Amino acid sequence: MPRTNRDDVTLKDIAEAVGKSVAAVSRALNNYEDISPETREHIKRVAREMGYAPTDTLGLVLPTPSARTSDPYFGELLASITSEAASQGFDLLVSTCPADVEENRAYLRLINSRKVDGFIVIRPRRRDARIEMLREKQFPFVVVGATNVAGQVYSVAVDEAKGAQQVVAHLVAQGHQQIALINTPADLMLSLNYLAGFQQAMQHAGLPINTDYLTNSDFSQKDGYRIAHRLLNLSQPPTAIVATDDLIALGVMSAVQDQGLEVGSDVAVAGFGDILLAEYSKPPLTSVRRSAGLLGQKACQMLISRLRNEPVAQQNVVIQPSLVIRQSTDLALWL
Amino acid sequence: MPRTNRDDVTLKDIAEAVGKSVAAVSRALNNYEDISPETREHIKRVAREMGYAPTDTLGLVLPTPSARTSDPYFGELLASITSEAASQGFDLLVSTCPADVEENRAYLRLINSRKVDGFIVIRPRRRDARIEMLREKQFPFVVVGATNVAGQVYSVAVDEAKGAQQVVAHLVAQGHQQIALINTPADLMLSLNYLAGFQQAMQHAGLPINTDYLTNSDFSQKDGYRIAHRLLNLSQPPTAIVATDDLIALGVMSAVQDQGLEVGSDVAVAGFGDILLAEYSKPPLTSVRRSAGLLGQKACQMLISRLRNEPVAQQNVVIQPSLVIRQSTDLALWL
DNA sequence: TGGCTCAACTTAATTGTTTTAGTAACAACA
DNA sequence: TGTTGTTACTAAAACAATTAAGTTGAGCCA
Repeated sequence: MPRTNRDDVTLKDIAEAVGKSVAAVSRALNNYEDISPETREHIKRVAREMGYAPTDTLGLVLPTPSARTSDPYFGELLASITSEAASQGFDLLVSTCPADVEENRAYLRLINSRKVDGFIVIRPRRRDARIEMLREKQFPFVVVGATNVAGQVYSVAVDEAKGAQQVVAHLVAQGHQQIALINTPADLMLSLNYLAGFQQAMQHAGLPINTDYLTNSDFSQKDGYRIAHRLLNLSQPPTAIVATDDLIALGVMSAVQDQGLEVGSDVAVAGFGDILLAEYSKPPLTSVRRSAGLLGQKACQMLISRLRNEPVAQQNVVIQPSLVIRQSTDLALWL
Repeated sequence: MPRTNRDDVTLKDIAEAVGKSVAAVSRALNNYEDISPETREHIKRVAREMGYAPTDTLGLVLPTPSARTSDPYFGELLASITSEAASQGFDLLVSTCPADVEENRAYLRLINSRKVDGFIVIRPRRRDARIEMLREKQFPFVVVGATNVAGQVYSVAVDEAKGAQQVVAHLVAQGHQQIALINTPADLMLSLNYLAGFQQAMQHAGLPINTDYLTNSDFSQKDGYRIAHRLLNLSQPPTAIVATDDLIALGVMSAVQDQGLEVGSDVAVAGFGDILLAEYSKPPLTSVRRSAGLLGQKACQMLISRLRNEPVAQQNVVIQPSLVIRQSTDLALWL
């Protein structure tokens, strides 16, 4: 027996069931153009019902080091994707690859070896080689995060710019005027979107943007700590520091405290993501709730629908973020 | 081209390379008995060198709901396994399945469909059907966690009993005599081992064990909260509560605080795992460091060695835990 | 009406893998 | 010495899937 995938359903069996030739079945399942759409769908449906080589593995390639599962965001994303996938009979194949020229090869390997039937692409970038390649190959995928090619891809994203606006508006309402931004790496769509929202909100509040206050960091407490130190040692340090990730914000809080300042009163700090730690940190961290679990679940559902050739109601789902205000920006909460 | 996995190395090529027939190669690679062990290993080695149908996917089935990736322990475990696997050219396939009769079917499905070449089995149980089945099938696997069939399986574990002893010894040194244990579900080896260490340490300290103080909880803050409430409302409440998981301990701390008591002075609380949150909680939580990352990495290395038929130095690796003392059990740390 | 095109297949060849049915070589035993 | 059995393979058949080449019938146009 060659490597048939399962309990002995062959193309021949399907061919007999649908009354077509083995070749037609093969070509239908491989999406050849010379099989009529109706026949193709019919064959696929019968094949699925008969349990033939089910398309049943989703792929996820974590771009390291920016994305690590030790990052709570990815933990949650993975958790929700895996459990949603499992509940629909799909498995999840996870790999990691540095975000460089090798990356597309990692995707191609999974495609060509047929280990994966569709991808969930995370943390989209400005000119995203992964997305370009998958689109060109017409390989099914769904992006988690806003892209600049919406309309051409399927995606589930939180409105990151809106989140930034909410944070800034809140800080302005608290009386802050010197607001610094520690953004995530500049090539990420997340960073671009957040920056756009930040700038818009600052402008809306009539505040100038000090370019010394615009920086980038990677997703770690360590780097947040380092950069916050720099910001606090400026001749005119900011009174509020906004970070595009909660881990960065935790580092910022440490830096503020290590300078002998108090978070919340001396310097306000806000993050993004609302990881569990945000609630437990000292002081609790104001953050934008992004519900990674919901993002993962929706993206997974969308991808599975696509793989089953079911209609997808909305090609670009946008989830509204909500600002969770805690003591790191609001002293009034200290009772 | 039938579904060959990769760049066109066929049985024929291997057969020519080793000077045997195609059939012999096929049979050797499928572990038939009628190929001499030397030939079989030789063929396998050559096949691997030629890049033939590489065994290259590890499997991990999360037993829900006890194990969720949203649990930081599993996030870290997954992170380390994925990255170690990727660095050695392996992928990781993740699925979830409730820990019941269906579970073995989930494993068998992955085996029979050849999606997975070896398993990492986590959170072993007292009579573990998964382990029994995989042993019987002689399918390669490595267990993360101590088993009661060591010597018969490969495993990487932290010495959980030792961890419990360290916690109890510390609490006793702090003057505690009424120590309660909120253990994880009773059928887990983790729970058995922790309980054994707990009892041993109590006995060693000459303390009686109040059976009212021995309870079980699942891995959640919620359940820890509920059970801690019950403990604190006993006619003679404990002065220290030990939990076998940090998430449980976080719930315990909330319960203590909600009763108007202070964690650390009125009631000491200790956890297990030393997740990142332990450091950030209010007060910081005393916990046993288990370094999930190291466990995952070692387990992954061991499994890959086995798949490559390399010798494995040690069949049952035991990592020593270390107690991290923080304010939740030690007031002296409040400066 | 005849010829052309094109969609939607089928037939048959090809390829990779597995399986069945051997068989050579050697040892053990009567 | 001849029979029997076992080990370690091979040759060839069977089988699954893909692919190339061909066929069929409907529609169209002069």
